[in-house]
Formats: sequence, structure tokens, C-alpha cells
Amino acid sequence: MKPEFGITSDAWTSGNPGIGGARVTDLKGNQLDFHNTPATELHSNNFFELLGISLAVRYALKNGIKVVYTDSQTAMAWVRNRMPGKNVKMDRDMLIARANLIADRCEKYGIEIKKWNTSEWGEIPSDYGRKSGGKKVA
RNA sequence: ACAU
DNA sequence: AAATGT
Ligand SMILES: [Mg+2]
Ligand SMILES: [Mg+2]
Repeated sequence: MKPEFGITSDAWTSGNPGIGGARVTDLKGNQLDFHNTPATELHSNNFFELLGISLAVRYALKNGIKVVYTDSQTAMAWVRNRMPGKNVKMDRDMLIARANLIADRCEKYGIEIKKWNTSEWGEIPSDYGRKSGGKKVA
């Protein structure tokens, strides 16, 4: 069933690797937080998905929220393992530090990170809507 | 294959 | 079509 409680995060990039950012919304899509990184820094899509989770968990612990949804299987695994797989070279040290901070905060505050089931529920509310390029009129 |  | 990941 589509969730009734919790907040959501999602990422955007221009290119992959590329510039990008992430945002946090409630389940209605109201924006609660966001961060876009400097346009001179290129990172992977998954880097930004993890950034989104970090923003969401920070918001959650300050606001008594216990569930954070993401659509990123990869970023969820990074938090669970407290690190990315050994083949991930780009931003590795940053990713380890961030995954550990998220995992520590989740443990301390009892926050759960759950998978948003896009195939059943549609796009996550925090999605940027960049994938469906508008219907072609002309 | 699955998730982006 | 290409790239990032488990
Ligand atoms: Mg996403
Ligand atoms: Mg999206």
C-alpha cells in the first residue's frame, strides 16, 4: 500500500556523472529541503541519491519523522553496508563518510530508510519530473 | 536481472 | 542512446 507516513528524497543530474542536487518532500510533494552542488563539480546519480537521503534523515531527526523513502536501491545499499561496493572509485571517501553518518543517525533516532515502490505507486513525490519530456506537440 |  | 550502481 502507498505509504501514509514519512518523507521522501530524490536526486536530479544533468549528465551522469554531472552536476546535480537532491530534494526532500512530504508525501504530497511539498518541498521541505534541497541542496544543489556547485556547477563545477561532477558526481554520479547515486552520489546525489545518497545526498538526498542525508538531507531527508537530517530533516527527519529534527522533526520527529521516523520513515524516509528513496527510490534508489544503490543508495540504500550504501547506507546498509556503510560504504559503496569496491568498484566505486568516484567520491569514495565522501560516500563512506556520508553513509556512516546516515547509518549512525538512523540508529540513534530510530529512523528507517524504505524503498519507494515506483512500479506500484508511481514516481516518488520528490521526483523532478525530468524523464517524461513533455508530450510532443509539433 | 533489478534499481536509478 | 549513454552512464551509475547491487
Ligand atoms: Mg531517484
Ligand atoms: Mg526522479
